[in-house]
Amino acid sequence: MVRPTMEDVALRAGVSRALVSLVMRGSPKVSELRRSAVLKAAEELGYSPHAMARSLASRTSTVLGVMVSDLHNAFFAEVVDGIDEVAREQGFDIIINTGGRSPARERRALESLLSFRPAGLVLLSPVVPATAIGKAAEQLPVVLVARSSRVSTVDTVNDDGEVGARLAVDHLVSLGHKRIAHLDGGEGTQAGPRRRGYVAAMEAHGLAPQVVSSEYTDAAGARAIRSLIADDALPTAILSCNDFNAVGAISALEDAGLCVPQDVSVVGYDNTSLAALRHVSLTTIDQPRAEFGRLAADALLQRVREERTEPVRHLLNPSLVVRTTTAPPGGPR
Amino acid sequence: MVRPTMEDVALRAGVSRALVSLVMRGSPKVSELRRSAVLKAAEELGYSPHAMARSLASRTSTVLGVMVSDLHNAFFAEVVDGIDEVAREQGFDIIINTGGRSPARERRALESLLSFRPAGLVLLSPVVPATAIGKAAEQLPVVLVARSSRVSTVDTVNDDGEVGARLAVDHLVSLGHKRIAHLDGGEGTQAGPRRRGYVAAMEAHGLAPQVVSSEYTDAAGARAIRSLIADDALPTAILSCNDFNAVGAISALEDAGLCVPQDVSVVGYDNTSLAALRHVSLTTIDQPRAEFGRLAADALLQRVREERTEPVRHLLNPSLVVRTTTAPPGGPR
DNA sequence: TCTATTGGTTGGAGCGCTCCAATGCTGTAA
DNA sequence: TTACAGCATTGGAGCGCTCCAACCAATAGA
Repeated sequence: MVRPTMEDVALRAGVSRALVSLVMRGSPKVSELRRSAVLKAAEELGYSPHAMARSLASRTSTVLGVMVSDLHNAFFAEVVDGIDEVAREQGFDIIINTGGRSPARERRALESLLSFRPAGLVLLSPVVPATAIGKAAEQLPVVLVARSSRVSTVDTVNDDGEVGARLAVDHLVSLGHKRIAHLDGGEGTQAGPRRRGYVAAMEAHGLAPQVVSSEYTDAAGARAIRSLIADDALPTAILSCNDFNAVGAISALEDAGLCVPQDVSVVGYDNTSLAALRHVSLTTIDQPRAEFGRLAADALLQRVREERTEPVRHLLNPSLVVRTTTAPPGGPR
Repeated sequence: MVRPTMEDVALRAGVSRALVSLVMRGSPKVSELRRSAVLKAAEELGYSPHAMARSLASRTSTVLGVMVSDLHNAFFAEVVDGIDEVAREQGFDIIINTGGRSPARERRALESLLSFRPAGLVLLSPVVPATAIGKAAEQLPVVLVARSSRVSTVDTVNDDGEVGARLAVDHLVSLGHKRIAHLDGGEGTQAGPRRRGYVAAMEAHGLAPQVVSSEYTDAAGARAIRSLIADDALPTAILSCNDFNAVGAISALEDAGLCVPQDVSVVGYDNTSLAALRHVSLTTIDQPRAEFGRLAADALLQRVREERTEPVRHLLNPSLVVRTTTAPPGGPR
């Protein structure tokens, strides 16, 4: 249970501790003879460098901290993939922590991450107050994903929800729909831009917006549909605030004896793995998630290397994924 | 960008560095006067202890490393919740890393985690070879979740897949089914026990097992159903190897004009969030995921505190969750 | 009065490493 | 031969912290 140290390797290889350090860092100024002796000794002892001692001594770190607000959401997993890819390319490791969507837990996760003195921090859709983010940003470079900020030391990567909503509306309009309702995400992240994009797109087409208050869950989507039916206000097409909501909406429509897409078309948002299931096959708006991660890592590493001090604000374009829940109104031709 | 050290706090509070250290660790042998002075100074400077320096000096760690084989799978998120809960209770933090189901990436993630010298390691369904796990276990306590091991220094936490499969078969038999097929998980984790449990339960009921080769995806589930239909070998009930497979199976059945559960009953496995969607409402087998995490953390912390040297092998009982994809054979009564 | 005892406080050593100035050792030019 | 590069190699200081023995009142006991 006790790991060998550099000293042990040096002793075994018959060289100094400093020489072992050079070999471990791949320095070119070591003779081939010593290098192989050191590597052999390290191998035999099962030695690997102590990252903490290293970063303590060098006052640098090759670790990026990633705070995932919700591990349950596969959205973040793909962003992490993107971060990981870029980080690894550039010789950095990542450590992840999660806040479980609770500000208190998230704050603690942040503290924990900071206590490792990583080179930088990526916060995925954090729910902590902006002041906490600002404080962290005083200590190290910080990038926010799926959350905006006006702090000049913080970079951000977001999708353009207005564009996404417009894509969906344009698609439905091109199919011939005129009555298109939006099941709104309420207080949820990014619900605002999506709603604004929907309203703007409707008005641009000369159509009357119909915003129905809802939430990011399948139960809420179903509830919204039931209330629309009860009010006799069901449109020919629905733009849900996200995929879960859309699936709930579809099931409520089917419960009411309506067919999707023949009677009502439904569009989701996020293109989660759920949407791709053949059983669901949801037309939806895709966000370039891995790209989010890559851009976030790139931005962070630029700051880490002090190549840039001006903030960047990435706003990525989502895209439309047409599956089988949308069709022209009035049944199949 | 430069964080204050203990020295800075000591200077500002007019005490020694050692005294600050005592305060930071909540030692009782500090006068109230000094304690408040130190805390005030720390607050003013925005000081928080450097976890790495601390663990280096104390040769202990309050960090548990968690390797998640696949961040995309919400199964692990719930296990992590359980780990996090117990760890936090006992004053430990967790850092997560992911291997993305690739042995090479996972190995690297393991290395990275080890380089922080955590107090212990939880591996969630790792795909690295057993030797790599054994090597890690020489350096620190290791607990395996959703993977078994015979190494005596490694604790394991698993669900009893045989019991789960039997629960499903018993449920279907009690509904009156006699022809029940199992869509097999092939090489997938835990596919073996599930298959064995299915076969044993069928034989216990005096029924003929029908194992159909498949995989843990919805496409595979659909394929398996189509081949059963093509062979005119469709049973009255299906036990899928997991929920994804079950959803694929359902959609293929519906495509073929069959109704679930009137014509064919379907049972999944895992009780993912997918199964709970009203649109899916899948009868399935639930694993106590958070309990996995809690037990894993408990076992690990026992080893960390050297309270135990004998391995523990937790085998948890899954439970049946009846939703709407199962019914007596031959349509509704 | 003097010595123990106790509780609070401190300086110094050291955790495993990096960094740097200094050292030794070639080989080459004068 | 001496001088001087040029290069590989080394010891020591120090990163921010913990731990420990030592220390210093202040009080208690004899």
